[in-house]
Amino acid sequence: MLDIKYIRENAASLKKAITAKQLNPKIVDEVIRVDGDRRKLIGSVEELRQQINEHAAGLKSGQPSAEAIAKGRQLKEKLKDIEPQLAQVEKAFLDLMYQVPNPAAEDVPFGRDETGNQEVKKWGEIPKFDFQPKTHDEIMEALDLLDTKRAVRIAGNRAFFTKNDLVLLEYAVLTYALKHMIFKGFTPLTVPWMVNEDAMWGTGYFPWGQEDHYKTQDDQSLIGTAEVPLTAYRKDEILNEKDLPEKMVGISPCFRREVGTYGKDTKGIFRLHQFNKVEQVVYTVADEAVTREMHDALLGNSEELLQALKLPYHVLLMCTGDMGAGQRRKYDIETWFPGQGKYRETHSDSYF
RNA sequence: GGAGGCGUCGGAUAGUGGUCAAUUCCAAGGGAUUGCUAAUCCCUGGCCCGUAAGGGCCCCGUGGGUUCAAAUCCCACCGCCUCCGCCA
Repeated sequence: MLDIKYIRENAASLKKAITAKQLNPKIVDEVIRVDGDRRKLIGSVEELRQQINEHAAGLKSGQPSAEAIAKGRQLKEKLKDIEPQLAQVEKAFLDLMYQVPNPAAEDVPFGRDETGNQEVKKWGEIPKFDFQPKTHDEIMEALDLLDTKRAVRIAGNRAFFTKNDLVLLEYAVLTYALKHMIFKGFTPLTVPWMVNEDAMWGTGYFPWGQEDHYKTQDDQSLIGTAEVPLTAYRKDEILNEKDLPEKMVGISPCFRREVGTYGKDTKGIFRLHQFNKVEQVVYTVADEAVTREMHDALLGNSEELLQALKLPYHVLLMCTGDMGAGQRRKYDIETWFPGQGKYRETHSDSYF
């Protein structure tokens, strides 16, 4: 969340940045207007409280007169009148504050949608076949490594069983990635797969991503990524600069409702309600140059894995219109899918 | 599920209605000072008004309540601990 002072002082440039992200810049004026109301009300409430405090302080010694008590009571009544107004305005203010996007970094290319993304790197040779290669899911089903038909019967769309060697292969790849990151000095963590709602807000997944998450009867959310518990890990703590950067690697299942993607990528165990993922998260100083260096380092870590596995990929720098509201800058890595004859997203790397 | 206890400034602690933003010790960061291996002293929560000086409000797990006045009394919730039961 941006500081309201920053918003007030940079309203014009912020609106421009929000427009570039293809979001509605009106939010800036709204938040500034409600902030004005809010501060006015804070003024009246604090003035009344001062009167109440001073009145009470004057009665410290001895038995106060009935008159003095009546006056104190009367002041309290007045306060009860305006305090709820302030509470209401504060709530409206906070709701709006959560909706103010972070501006993209200056070198992020402008674009309306995914067509504006820039390929910044290409690695590996795309394999050539003198036949039409099967898709990976066709191969897996044929070799009895994957069963989606029964999974769907049991668990609905986008469900799957892995079987036999594919079970071991998945764990091998996950372990490989995890060990790679531990080697690089990242602290490995397993994480809670359900988190309290405020972790979703605090990490910027809510309000925007509310539709995309599953909720429990106890108002917790199933995580869509280990990024949430890892980013919230130091919630309510004050960090020492000398302890930074703090590098963490998490491993967890990820749960995603995939609303609004009906019929999209239904084949090829690609867009799933549930999958396992290794996630890098780093806390570093609030310094753009330091953060960007780390951002590139994280990209490099992902690339090393793909290169070690000899998988051809390319790196996209996402344009303003195709990145999240909270993100400053974002890379996607897309890996070559021979059966589909195109690159598909397999990794994502951003800073906030 | 039942019974009980606890929650105070980064950590540990004192504080049972006004003298409390709050005691003491430790840690960390900043500053001052000193030639004897480090020591001593000072400062360090958030917000609102104000160019500033300064003024004010809030902050004792969270939210309500009682009272002229709440860290202190009452209620609810959250968290932690102990015992019993249940489950495995």
